[in-house]
Amino acid sequence: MVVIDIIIFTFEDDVLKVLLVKRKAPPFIGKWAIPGGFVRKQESLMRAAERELREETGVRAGYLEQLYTFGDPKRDPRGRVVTAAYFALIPRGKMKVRGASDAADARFFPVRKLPSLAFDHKKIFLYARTRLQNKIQYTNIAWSLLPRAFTLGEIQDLYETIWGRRLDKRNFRKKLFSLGLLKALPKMRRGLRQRPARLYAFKKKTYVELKRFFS
Amino acid sequence: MVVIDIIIFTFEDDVLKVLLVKRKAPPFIGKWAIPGGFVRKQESLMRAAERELREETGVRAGYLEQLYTFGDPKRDPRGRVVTAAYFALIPRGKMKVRGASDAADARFFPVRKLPSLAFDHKKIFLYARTRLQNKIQYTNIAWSLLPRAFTLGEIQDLYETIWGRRLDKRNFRKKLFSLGLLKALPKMRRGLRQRPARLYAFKKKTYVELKRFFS
DNA sequence: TCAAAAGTGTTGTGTGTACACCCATGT
DNA sequence: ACATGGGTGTACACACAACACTTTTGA
Repeated sequence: MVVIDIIIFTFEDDVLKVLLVKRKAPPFIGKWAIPGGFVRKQESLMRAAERELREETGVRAGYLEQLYTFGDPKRDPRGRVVTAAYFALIPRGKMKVRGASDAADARFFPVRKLPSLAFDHKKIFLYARTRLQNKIQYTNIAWSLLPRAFTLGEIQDLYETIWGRRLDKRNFRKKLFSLGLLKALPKMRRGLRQRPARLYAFKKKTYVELKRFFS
Repeated sequence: MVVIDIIIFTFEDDVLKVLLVKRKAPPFIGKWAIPGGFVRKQESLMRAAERELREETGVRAGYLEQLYTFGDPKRDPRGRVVTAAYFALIPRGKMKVRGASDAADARFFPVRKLPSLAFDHKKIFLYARTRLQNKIQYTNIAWSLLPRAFTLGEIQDLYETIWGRRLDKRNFRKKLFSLGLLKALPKMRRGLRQRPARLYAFKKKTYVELKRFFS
């Protein structure tokens, strides 16, 4: 039997979060799990992942890619269930999380404060987090985690959070501008008790692969 | 239904080659295809790939990783067959290719001279080739394609073949030595009508991930 | 003696990295 | 006034890229 699971990341309150659903059907009833479901006949794996993402969050895309396929014969107590895991990136605020049919509840958890997970979902989550950490080094996918307009401080926070280390502000901005993918907006973020920050947006929301992004 | 397919690469006669089997069962009888087979009960996907690799080539490992899972509902005329594709790298000369149970014949084809392939195997092959091209940029997996002892000319030929462009001999060697992974052997490759070349081997056959390997 | 690949250093350029101070706002 | 992040430029180190000639062998 083939199912899909989606690890859905978002970036909110300066932390990386992942969507979990509480299982209301056996096995692992009451445990938190990565959202997923069956693949319908006449539906490709990617379509199934897109559908599941829409059902769970109400959003269309952001970024979605196949992560890895887990097929250990003992990963599901009911018998062999092969899962094609996908991972998705969603900008904050866009989605309206709702529990899907087989979930009593659904919410985002900071990746540093995850509850214990059903099945081998801990392993799947760790695989996804590693992929995200690696991939932001040579692509711009992390930008799918940002809202339309953002400050340079926000994007730097995002990178620092995912990498888990501090970056030099001047070097970060220099590199960012040198890529030529940002446009400055004629607006500032005001209302905080500090100097207003310039807002930026992406020229196009295209996926770019780079030799080396930030190291 | 879940099956696995393995794209097995080797490097021989200065070209990159891939193993294909001729189908002797329907569908696509008589057509060349990427070797693969069913996953047994109580066998993980990776174990199934290892078994299949052994059955097809007689060798144990070299390098083996999961590539991508293809699940288009129309990819197999018999109905939905999801295939977890793996890709493997094998040093030349080690393997004794033999046709497996569902293949009338099996042999290596240069990647530039492939016949037409069954199913969506062309797409799978292209995906594998791209992965190989990308991955040799930041890992040392290509070294699984080389025999125990090799000359610097051979390893450079390998990189030039996979990338499809020429590299500067001095810069290539400088970078290679700077990694500190090679040891010079007290032997030379003789018998060719040219100056003998020093033979080298890897200090250990470990997988190394680098920030940037060759650009 | 000739063809063929082996072997070997230096220099310029670009990119990454380290580093410190003033600015504009809200409270 | 002060706390908070916003915003800005220079100097050094290092890695990559370009480049040409001599050596050793087999035929």
